[in-house]
Formats: sequence, C-alpha cells, structure tokens
Amino acid sequence: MNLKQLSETLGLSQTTVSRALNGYPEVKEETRERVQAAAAKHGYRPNSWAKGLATGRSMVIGHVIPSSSQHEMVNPIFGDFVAGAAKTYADHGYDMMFSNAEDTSIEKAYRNLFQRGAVDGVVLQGPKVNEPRIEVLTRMGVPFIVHGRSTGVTSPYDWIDVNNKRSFQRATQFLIDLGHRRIALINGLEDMDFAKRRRDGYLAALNEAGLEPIPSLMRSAEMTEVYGHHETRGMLQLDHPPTAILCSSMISAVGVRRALDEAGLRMGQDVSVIAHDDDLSYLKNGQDVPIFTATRSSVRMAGELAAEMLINRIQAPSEPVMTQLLEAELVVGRSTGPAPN
Amino acid sequence: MNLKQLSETLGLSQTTVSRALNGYPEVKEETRERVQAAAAKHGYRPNSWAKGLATGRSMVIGHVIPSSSQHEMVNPIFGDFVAGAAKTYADHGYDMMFSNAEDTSIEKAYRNLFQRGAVDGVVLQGPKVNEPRIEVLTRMGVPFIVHGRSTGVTSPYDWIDVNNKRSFQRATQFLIDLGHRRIALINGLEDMDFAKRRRDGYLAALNEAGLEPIPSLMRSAEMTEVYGHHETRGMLQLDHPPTAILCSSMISAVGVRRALDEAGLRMGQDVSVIAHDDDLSYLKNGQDVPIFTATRSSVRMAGELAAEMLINRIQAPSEPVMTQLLEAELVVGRSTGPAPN
DNA sequence: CAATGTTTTCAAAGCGCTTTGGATACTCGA
DNA sequence: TCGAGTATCCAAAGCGCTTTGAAAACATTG
Repeated sequence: MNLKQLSETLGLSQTTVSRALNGYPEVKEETRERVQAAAAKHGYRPNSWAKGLATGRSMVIGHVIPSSSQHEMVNPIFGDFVAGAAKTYADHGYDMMFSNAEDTSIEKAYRNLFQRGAVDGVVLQGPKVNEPRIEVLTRMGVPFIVHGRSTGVTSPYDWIDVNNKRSFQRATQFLIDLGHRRIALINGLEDMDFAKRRRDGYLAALNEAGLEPIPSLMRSAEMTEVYGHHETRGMLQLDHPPTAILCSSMISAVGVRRALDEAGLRMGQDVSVIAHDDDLSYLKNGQDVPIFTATRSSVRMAGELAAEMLINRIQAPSEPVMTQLLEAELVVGRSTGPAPN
Repeated sequence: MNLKQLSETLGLSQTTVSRALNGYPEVKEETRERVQAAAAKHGYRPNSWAKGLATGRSMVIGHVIPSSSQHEMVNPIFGDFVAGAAKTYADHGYDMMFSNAEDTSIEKAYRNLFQRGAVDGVVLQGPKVNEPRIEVLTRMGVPFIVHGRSTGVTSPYDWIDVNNKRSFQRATQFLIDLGHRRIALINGLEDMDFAKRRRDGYLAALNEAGLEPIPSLMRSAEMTEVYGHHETRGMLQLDHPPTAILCSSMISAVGVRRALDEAGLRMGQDVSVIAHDDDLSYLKNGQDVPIFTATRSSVRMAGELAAEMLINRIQAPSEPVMTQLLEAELVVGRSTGPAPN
C-alpha cells in the first residue's frame, strides 16, 4: 500500500496524509489520529527510495570494509563496533550500509557512495598514519567520523579514539615498577595509527625510566592468535628473552599464553603479560578476576558514540570539529607480577 | 551531476544517455562511447534512490542483526561471514544493509525492510529450532536465504548449511576410536539449530558405540571463551571427569585449554579436545600443524555462497528451492590422543 | 525512386514521496 | 454581520531515473 492508496482510502489528499504521518503541525489532531490508525491497520510504510528522492536525505550511514587479496583478515573488533553503532542508528531512524572495496579503490568507493546519494555520512575505520582517506572525505565536504585518529593529517576532522599512547605508557610503567627491564611489545601493523601511538607510549615509558629500547623485542604485524604465538615463541628463544610482554590485542595474547604454556613458563610469574582489551562480547577478560592485566576500552561503546557523533554532524554540518578521547582503564589481573631475578 | 545535465552536455536525450550507460542495444556504438567517456569525465553516478524508484529494484540485500538486552553477544563469526557475502554482493552490484532489531521485534524489522522497498532480499542468520522467522518470510513471499537450517520448519526454503550432525558424529567417533569413553560436549545454546544437530551427531555416535550419554558432561550456552573455561573447570572437578571434550567453537576451546592448563593437564595426552573451527581470519587453527583437532568449515566461504544463492533467487523467484550442504573436514591436530587408562 | 525495413534517437509518462503556494473553512472581535 | 486572522486541507510541481511508444534517420530492395 502506498501513499496514494492510503489517502484515497481516507478521503484525504496525499499532502495531508504525509503531513499527518510526519508530525507536521498544520493538521487537525483528530485527523492525525485517523491517519495513523489507518496507516497502522494497512501496514503502510513510506517507500524509502521515493522518500530519499523527495527529501534529498538518504537516512543511511555507510561503512566501507576494505577487502584485500593479500591479507584476508577481518578485524575482530568489527562485529562489536558495528553492533554498537547499529543500535544508535536504529534509534535515530538511520539504516546502515556496507560497501566492500578493494584496498586500492577505497577512495573511489567513498566517492561512489556519496555521488550516488546513497549515504548521508560515513564511518572511517582503522585509520593509518597519514590516512589519505581523511583528506579525500574532507575535500568532498561530506559528513564523516573517524574511529581512531591519523598522525600527520593536519586538517581538522571529527574523531573518537582511545588514548592509546597514554594507556600503553601506563601499562609499560606498571611493568617497569614491577621490576621488569626487558619488556617486549607485540604490536599491530605500525602503519596503523593506533599501533604507532601505542609504540610511542611504550617508548616514552622506557625512555622516562632510562631504559634503552630493544629492537628484537618489538614486533609488528596483523594481530591474530597465531601471530602472538609465533612472536612469543621466537622471543623466548633469544639469548635474553623478555620478562614481560605488552600485547596489542586479546586475541594475540591468547597466542602469547599458548607459547608460554608450551615453553613451560607460568604467566604472571615467569613472564608477565599485559594485553589491550577491546571488551569483545565473546572474549571477555575473565569474570571475577581478570585473566590478563589489561588496558580496557569497550569498542562497542566506541561504536555507539561514533554513531551519535556522526548523526550530530549530519544534522549540523557547519558546527566546529568534534573529538572525543576515551581513556582506557588499567585492570590488574593474574598475568602480571614482579620480575623474576 | 545528474542525468539531465549530462544529456544536455552531450546534446542527447536522457533516454539515450540512460540506455547507453545501461548497455541497451538500441544505441550506436560510437554514441555509447561518447556517453561513457563524458560520464567518466564528469564522474556521473546515477542516483540510487531515483534508480530504485524507477526500476522497483533496490539492489540492496538486508541483514538483520538481533540485539538483545539480555545477552549482548555479537556472534564472532559475524565479521567473516559478512566479509564473504559483501564481496559477492559487490561483484554483482548489490549493496548490503544492516538493520538492528530487538530480539522480540525481528519479524517486524523484516516486514519493515520489505514494505519500505528497502531491500530485494535478506539473509537470515543464526536460525533456531522451529525458527518462526522462516515462516514469516515465506508467507511474505520475499527472497531470502537461511545460513543454517531449522529443524521443525516444514515449508521449503533456500538454505546453506554445514553438515553439523555428521561432522560431530565423526568427531565423536574419532574420539571413541581412540579409546575415550567419557566424552564431554560443550555446545552452543541448544535452541540454536546448529547446536541441536551437533548434539544429535554426538549422541548418535555414542549410541552406535553402545555408550550411555552422561548428562553431567553435556553443557550448553553461548560460546564465549569464559564459558569454555568455566564448564571445563566444572567438569574436571567431577568424580569421573571426561577424558575428551568436544567443543562447538574455537573461541570456547581457547577457554577449555586455559582450564586444562590451570589444572596442570596436558591437552592431547591427559585430555583430548576437538573443536569446531569456522576458519576465522583472526583465529586460525595454527599454521603447519593444527593446534586443535577440529571439524573445519570456512564461514567466510559460506558467506560468499549464501550471497550467490540469494542473488540467484532474486533473479529467479519461482525456481525450485535451492539448498547446499557443506561437509566439514576433520583435521587432526595435536589436541587429541589415545585415552589415558 | 518509392517502398519497406532497420537503426537510432527522442518526448513524455511514471515510480512514490515531500513541499510550495494556494484555497477553503472556521474563529473571533468590532 | 463583516473582515481579519488562523486552522486545516489540497492540487500540482518536482526529486532523478527508466521505459514506453513514436518519430526521425538511414539502409536495403525490387
């Protein structure tokens, strides 16, 4: 059933029915109720496409997921972030659209999305250092929000991020205070902005304590379980293995633990481990006592907040830039302890 | 730039330009090239909404993600499944839309999506036993595909599923052949169809071997890491603990391993473990030698295939029902071994 | 060269909605 | 009772595309 039919049923004009349904004031309250009742009865839903055409707003937010032929990795935080965002979108009447694009043609994908009028705004996930996509979107003058930030991008833009530097600085400090001197960093790909900032925090803490960074203890790659295992195993075979490991992801930390177990080392005694915990729903960090000492920040909440900010931006395109820096909490679990002598 | 402007630029009618761009035959090849060149030059993209309105097809596929206030769980396979599907959609010119809906109002969400004309078809994920959504969609007469199946639903419908029963039957048999008699099952929520089928397979194998199922060794809940740990820990405290554990998810299996480690038990020697492996990109089952003996089936590939099937269905609504049953492979890793005596 | 057939192009209708610019009905004070 | 002001409703234009039905241009044949 469409507007025309509904209005004929009611003996009203399309104008009036449309207005009644969209809450405009120039319609008698009694009429409005009659219209709403009829709409509910016939299950009338305005056609999205016609509405989009007429209003010029799509009420859709786009997310572009990069697919690369090389690393077929799906970011494990994807699901939780999206779940958070989706809820906020739904509350505000927005739909959520995903586009897939080759790594190389992401810019084209964004351009396409907007030129087609398919979306009112986009969320940019996983920014790299000097992220070119940010400049593209800025130049296009479209509403967008970055989940994360991008070192090196000077033009202002909306973002929401965790204070990665501070949280890793604190975590490193915590280990230093426990007497650790050989602290490893198992980090994400360091062209990713978050990974760079974490390394910066790690290095800052070492520096502050007068410790020289040890290159062989700093690893960087995509954060899978296997990667955590592989690097840990490798480092344990060094002449001077680390007494503590800082790990950028809970999933990799699982691999770290596996490597320690295989080597017969006790986590929290022989080797201390701190992980970053995105508070993923399927990988909670224990129940009462945390398994890992961790820097924790809910990525789901970040999704909710990012969505909220983007919707604000869409409604007020010329407001000054909005940013939000979340602090991760340092939760102390069983995986850390004083350095062995 | 829109069609009208583009056609004026070219000195052609909108009709001709539209046809040239959409590959209709009744346009001179030379003209077509001229049009395409101009379109590319001006970065013309037909407006999605206008196109949708005019054609009646939305070129969008919907996915509804249930959000429940009780269990805030995001299915960890979500990301990989979606990544697979998104790729196929993109190849066929479809977009992908997500809607969020309360557990209780999912039916309404589907109805809404179609009545608004927002989607041409939907993917139904995570079907339960006697899944009511299937009947709803069938009655609505809309294209959809189920990832999984639903025991108890008698009307025919398109689905793609892993042979869960057989794979768990084989896995159980494998353990029995190794001499295990007390085999635990750490399963998903058993109102989920996949979990029911896995239990059926497990029970069938026990039955075939003349073994009595032991209720205290059969657990069922949402498959988190913590859950795997908790149940394993509980079962190890029984008077007669299991010598082998069958686990419905790699993530829970990580928890299982943690519990075994804590108890000082060696996986594959003291206790054997088999997990179901969805081949998630961030949680690969080892590199050369698998960590876990596992029943493996790529959920990403399932996403690709599901998308393909749905697109076929959309293009041929009245074709007979299509189904696809994937066999999981049983990969043997280090986590299984002969039963201790 | 006229008649016929085939290409190639176009004007205009229509998809279902919102919104502008009036029209009509109603209210109320003078 | 009249006129101004307000509340309520409506006809029609327009959003940007596809597609129908017809016209124009061109090619082919007897």
